Amino acid sequence: MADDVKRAPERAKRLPRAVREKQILDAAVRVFSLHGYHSASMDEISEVAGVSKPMIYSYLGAKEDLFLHCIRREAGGLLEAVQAGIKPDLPPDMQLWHGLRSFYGFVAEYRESWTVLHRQALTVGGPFAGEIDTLRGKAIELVSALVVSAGSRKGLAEQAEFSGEGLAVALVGAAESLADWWLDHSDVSDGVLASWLMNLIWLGFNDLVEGEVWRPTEQ
Amino acid sequence: MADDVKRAPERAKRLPRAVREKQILDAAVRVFSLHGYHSASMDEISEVAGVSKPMIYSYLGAKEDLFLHCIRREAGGLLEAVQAGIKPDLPPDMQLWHGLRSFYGFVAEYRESWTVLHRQALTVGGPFAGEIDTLRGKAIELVSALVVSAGSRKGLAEQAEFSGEGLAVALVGAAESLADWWLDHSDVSDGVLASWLMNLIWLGFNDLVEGEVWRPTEQ
DNA sequence: GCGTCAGGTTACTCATCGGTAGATAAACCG
DNA sequence: CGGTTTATCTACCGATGAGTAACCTGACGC
Repeated sequence: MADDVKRAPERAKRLPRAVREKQILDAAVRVFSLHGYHSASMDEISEVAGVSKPMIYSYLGAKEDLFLHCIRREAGGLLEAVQAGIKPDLPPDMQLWHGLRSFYGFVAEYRESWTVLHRQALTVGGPFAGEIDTLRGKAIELVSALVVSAGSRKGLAEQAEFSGEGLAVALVGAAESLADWWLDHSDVSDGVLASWLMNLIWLGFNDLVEGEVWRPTEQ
Repeated sequence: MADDVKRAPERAKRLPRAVREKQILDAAVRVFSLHGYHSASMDEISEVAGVSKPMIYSYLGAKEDLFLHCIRREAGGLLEAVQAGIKPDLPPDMQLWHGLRSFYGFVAEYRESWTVLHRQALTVGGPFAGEIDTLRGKAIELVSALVVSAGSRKGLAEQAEFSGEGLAVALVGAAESLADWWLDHSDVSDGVLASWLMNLIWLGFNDLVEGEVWRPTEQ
């Protein structure tokens, strides 16, 4: 080709380390969310990041380290978003409601982050499982505290039919699955999604089929 | 060593194809559940199966095919177990109750099957995702039918606060998460697990904290 | 007895991909 | 301006593991 002559060597402009690290992490999250941990190649990540491979190793370490960095960053973002949405002075149901809305807001805004956290990090055992367990543990803790406080205020103790942790696990799982389902049914709004869950969790089937409805109060 | 003399060459005894296939599938499920799809090596599977590698390729095809065979077999088993437990003449809550018990019964008995189906097959995209979607789709359909029939019998239409499919997704997700959590908290019995979920789903938080309890009727 | 076919194995090929050594060039400082 | 630091690249190595070719062997029919 004629215009190959004197083609610039395409060497990337020199940028401060912090900027490159962000670029690399962004690219990594995207590629990991697309192909999963194992199928994602360092070469592809470097290409997407617009940087050569050794830079990644120099800045963020080996593949495992890189993935860990991704998980930590995204988990931090998610947790922050949810906690920012919760208003501790409101009654339990409204707290849950706001938490759920923040959660689905995050998922909507950062699909790739959510995919990495939920679909990818679970499978690969080892160091990652621990990190994800920590995140989910914090979510469960949050919900559990809510449930237990609501329950014990009424004098309800743990028994065979009721376990704060068990219910929290179930609730978090339901929220996660619905988020996952949402990825393929994006025509539903985040508010509607949260509303379904609140109605299921708060009222239960037997009330729902009687036509009862839970709706957020103006707070 | 002295007793190495005249050591038999350890050639496997000749067995009919069907038997070997089962051995291989069993080994594959175990290894996949242990390390995940990518980290599982065909060599390890062949070793666990007590058979050499080419046999696997000859009987069950390449790695992908092998994994697909595993998923299909285990999914079939799970679905069969759950459907066998459901008694269509009972009221909706009791149907759900029996379905849940069967489900947790299966998970307890075939931990490895469950791990492969839930943790491994999800991550790896491609042909497997479809297979798993089908399974989960059937579960959701089952639950959805239950919910919708219960709802429409009362004249409850789909609306912003209520979606049969949405609730089914949430319920199935809650059940899955609880199953997963159970793997690390095996001191709880399957009945208790199912009971937690029934109480959450059927009564909802607001009734639970008032001290209400759902219990199976004698059927 | 003796072909022949299904069951079974050893030992290899070859692509992919994580990771690195060593060269190069831009900025910064005296 | 040199000299040094830091950002960046090209080009390679080595391990791992999927998949296969070619060979062995016991059982059964005729």
